[in-house]
Amino acid sequence: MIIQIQFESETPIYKQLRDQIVQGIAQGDLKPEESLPSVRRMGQELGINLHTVNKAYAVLKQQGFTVIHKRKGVLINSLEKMREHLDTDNLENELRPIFSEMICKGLTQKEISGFCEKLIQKIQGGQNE
Amino acid sequence: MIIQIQFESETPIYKQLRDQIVQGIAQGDLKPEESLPSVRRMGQELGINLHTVNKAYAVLKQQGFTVIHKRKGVLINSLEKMREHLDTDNLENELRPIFSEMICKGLTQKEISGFCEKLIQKIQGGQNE
Amino acid sequence: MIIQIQFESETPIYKQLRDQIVQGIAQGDLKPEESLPSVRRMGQELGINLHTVNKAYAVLKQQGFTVIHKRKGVLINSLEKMREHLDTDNLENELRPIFSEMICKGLTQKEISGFCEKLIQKIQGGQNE
Amino acid sequence: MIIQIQFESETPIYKQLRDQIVQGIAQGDLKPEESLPSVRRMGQELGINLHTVNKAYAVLKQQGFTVIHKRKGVLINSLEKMREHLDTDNLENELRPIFSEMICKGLTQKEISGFCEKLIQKIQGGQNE
DNA sequence: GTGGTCTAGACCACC
DNA sequence: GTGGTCTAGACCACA
Repeated sequence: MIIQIQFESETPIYKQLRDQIVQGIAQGDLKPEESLPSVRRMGQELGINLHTVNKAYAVLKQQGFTVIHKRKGVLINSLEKMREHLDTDNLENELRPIFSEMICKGLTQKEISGFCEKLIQKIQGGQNE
Repeated sequence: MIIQIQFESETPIYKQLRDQIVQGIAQGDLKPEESLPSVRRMGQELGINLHTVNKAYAVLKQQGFTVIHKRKGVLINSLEKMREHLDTDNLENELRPIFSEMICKGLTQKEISGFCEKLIQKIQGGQNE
Repeated sequence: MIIQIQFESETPIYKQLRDQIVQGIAQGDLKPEESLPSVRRMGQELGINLHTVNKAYAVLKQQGFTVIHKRKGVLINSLEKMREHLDTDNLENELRPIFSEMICKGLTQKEISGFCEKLIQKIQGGQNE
Repeated sequence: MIIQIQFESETPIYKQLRDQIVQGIAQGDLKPEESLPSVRRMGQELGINLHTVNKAYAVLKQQGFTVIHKRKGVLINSLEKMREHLDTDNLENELRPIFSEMICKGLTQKEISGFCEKLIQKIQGGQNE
């Protein structure tokens, strides 16, 4: 699985890393029980500071995507465990301003739904293997 | 139209303000040609600095939601003008990590679609009057 | 000669008014010895404050485009008088940032020259009568 | 590259700074990928507040002249990216009143063209190194 | 150390 | 009274 950091993006690097790992899980590139590279290696490979990797990993853990295993390092969590961390209120708060913007810009409910469905399929279809 | 700032929130105040105004437009609470309170009054009402309001207004203007009218102050833009600022690439980039998270947490495409549609209706249905 | 004020423009109203009168002279719509409407009438016709018209007129006078005639009001100056107010240093300072921007954005000297010539002809060709 | 702020000038400081940086790019003093001093250093060197520098930098970014690189700070953008921000309508609106003034003051099309060409060469010829 | 955010207080141009 | 500009000083997120 390839991770690409855009240093010129507005979104902080740790967030980019976190997002791409989450997307990797959604796509099935990263499966439960699989392990993530150590903060050191990951930092080296991406050319970023290991503190930044650390922060991304901390967020992932805190949001239930990973667990720390003493010997194996950072592991992708089981799907059940992830499910337990579902927080619809938070998701709603994140989606609301985006949908509001789409409505303002003249998209109808149908168009938005279509847009979303296509995007979801693009994510799920991005599965390797 | 009521605006609520959460001072403990992680999201910057100017962003909260911007988001709620955009939502207000989406809901129809704020209609094209209507005017926003002056930076000073808005700041006073919300208990925040006028510069912070200024920044929110600047973002709204730059994103095409408002225009500065020399005599009438800050006005909600026409729907056509807003439409010209539609940037689907950007919206896709904002939605992707959220949908990825939803997929990880076990929601099916159908559930996500349903979730989104309900949310959109909630926004549009929040119209006063 | 028709003057159009854009209340939503960034440029101040008095500057818009001044610019359009200067352009009117350049186009030949306004000829030496002709008189401008009184500040009152001009303000009324354009729907702007008479102080704003006053400011535009003051600038025009100060830059040599007009003279105040006791009985006839504000008159367009003679071409010779205008010529005396030619200030190439100032013009250069106004043009420099614009040309710099054009160069940055990849326009060649030839393209810029062509662009300018076309614009000048457009101004001179806009003559009525 | 030397930047000179005129504190008595009518044009805002942040605009002066922005203009001179754009001119620096046009002259080739500042090349793509090169970095600008931090807002703090630049402010200190020019004897102005860092927020003022910030505003200049924000404008430059918004107009496509620079990008914020997470590790390297503020960088001059690539020429291609700048080109994408070319807005001829706007440039025309900025040039029109200046050319109108030149015409009024008796300059012929040929003289104006010559004036512009000399100025452009002066800008491009101002290259150091 | 960097840019981003927030506050505060002041002056000015414009209307 | 409006927004725009400038200064000053503080805190924080990010790297």
